[in-house]
Amino acid sequence: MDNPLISFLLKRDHLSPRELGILNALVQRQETVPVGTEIVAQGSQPDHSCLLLQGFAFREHFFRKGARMISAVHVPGDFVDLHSLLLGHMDHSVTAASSCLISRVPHGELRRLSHDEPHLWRLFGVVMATDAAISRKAVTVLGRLSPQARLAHLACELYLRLEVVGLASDHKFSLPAIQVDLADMFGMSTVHLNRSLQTLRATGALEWQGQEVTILHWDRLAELAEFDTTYLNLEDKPR
Amino acid sequence: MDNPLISFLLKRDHLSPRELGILNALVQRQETVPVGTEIVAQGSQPDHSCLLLQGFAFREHFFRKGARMISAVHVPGDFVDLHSLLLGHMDHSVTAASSCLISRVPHGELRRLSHDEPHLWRLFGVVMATDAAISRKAVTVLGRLSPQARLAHLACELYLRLEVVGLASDHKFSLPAIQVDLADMFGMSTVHLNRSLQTLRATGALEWQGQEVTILHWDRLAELAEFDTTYLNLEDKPR
DNA sequence: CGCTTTATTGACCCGAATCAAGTAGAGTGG
DNA sequence: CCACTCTACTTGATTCGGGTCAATAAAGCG
Repeated sequence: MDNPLISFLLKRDHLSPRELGILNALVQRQETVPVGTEIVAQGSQPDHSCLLLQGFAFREHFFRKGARMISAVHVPGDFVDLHSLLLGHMDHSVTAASSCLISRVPHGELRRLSHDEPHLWRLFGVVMATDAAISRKAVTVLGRLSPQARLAHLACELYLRLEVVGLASDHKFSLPAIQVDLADMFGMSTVHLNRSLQTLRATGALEWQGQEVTILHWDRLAELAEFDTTYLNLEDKPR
Repeated sequence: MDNPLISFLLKRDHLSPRELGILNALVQRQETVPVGTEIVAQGSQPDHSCLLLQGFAFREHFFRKGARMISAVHVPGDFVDLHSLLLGHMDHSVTAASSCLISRVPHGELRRLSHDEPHLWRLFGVVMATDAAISRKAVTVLGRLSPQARLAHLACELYLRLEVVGLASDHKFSLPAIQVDLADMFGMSTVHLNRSLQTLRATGALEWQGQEVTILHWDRLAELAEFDTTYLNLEDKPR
């Protein structure tokens, strides 16, 4: 079994054999959860952080009137609530968007690591900081891009993030999100999302049928989304 | 001179005398910058992180067509680009919204700290994680709240964040943001922002004239904004 | 094959952008 | 001190994006 967190980190820095060993030890306790499972509950105070090994998950927030907002899409290799180690109660929930394989890492173990493994712990900081950078980007995308551009941006981002963990290649990847989910990622209605998706398809820059996304013209798509990879920190250098 | 970062951290955990000493040493190199200064430049690769001691700053992102998006408001005590230590190039800029007093902390010093001061470094993780939580919240606010509710949410959030560093009390605080800035925080037009602000004022929950914000009815305002303090992690406990 | 979920389309209306103009202060210089 | 100017705020008119409601098509699935 390979460990997508290692792929994530190797893309960004070097790992010593000892660090590799520790990282592999983190995924010993594996667990499979079905679609729709609330992996992390809003308001809870977890004693562990959850590493996503296979499948997709959504970071969700619910409003009083029942509206839902998806503030992040998690892919394999994401430590979906690493911040729960440092913070108190969860301000959001995480839900399995597909069947998922996860590993729950006790906070005690992580805290020990923060004492004994400065470099690895700094890399976990990179994990959190990258997650934060993605959130920041989501704010700007949400605020100032057209619906088509938002979709295009999501496609570009997911392609690169999935490529890192070997789940995207050849300009194709799959995303277990129905149109309601996509609408909730962008704070819009399903009807309008559907129409925006059609407009985007009409540009010919990508195909998007059900879960299968195929990028036909990366350059055009990136142009449309004003996509700039900087925020993903895909740079292998000492951290 | 007091150090607002210490106020920020003391609100969330205990600090040892040694840690207090280190934190005070961080703010020795002070610098005053005038309004409008680009404190941190998008695309740059800083060799230091910038701690805001006095004044306000905006995290900004510019688009091709010239549109601006403000993805965060920074208040005294914020380590505005602590993440630049871990990441590569800046994906956003930070601009002084008022005259600011800042301290630039060399990354070398921070890296040393990450080795020698596990607890303090973990607290710096709390700083980053709180910033990230605020970004996540911004996503949901932007996605699913009405303009009035967004403004109300901003008022609630800033009141609490400023209170921590002694800059808000008695239901009043001031914010050096003109309406164009507010519009750019929410991705809307100035005209519409102006009208939304008037609608909000008409509820009687707050007064907002120029830079002065007075919250008249916290409960009503929080209700309107569906405000929940969880994400600010205002809890004093071992981290 | 029926049933449920998902995707798509149409009609209608409201929210929000844009364009354009006008008002109010604050600062500046004669 | 007053005219001038600049910036911020406010208002009106118009247009268009996007939400809501409602119905229909398609696609899974038991």
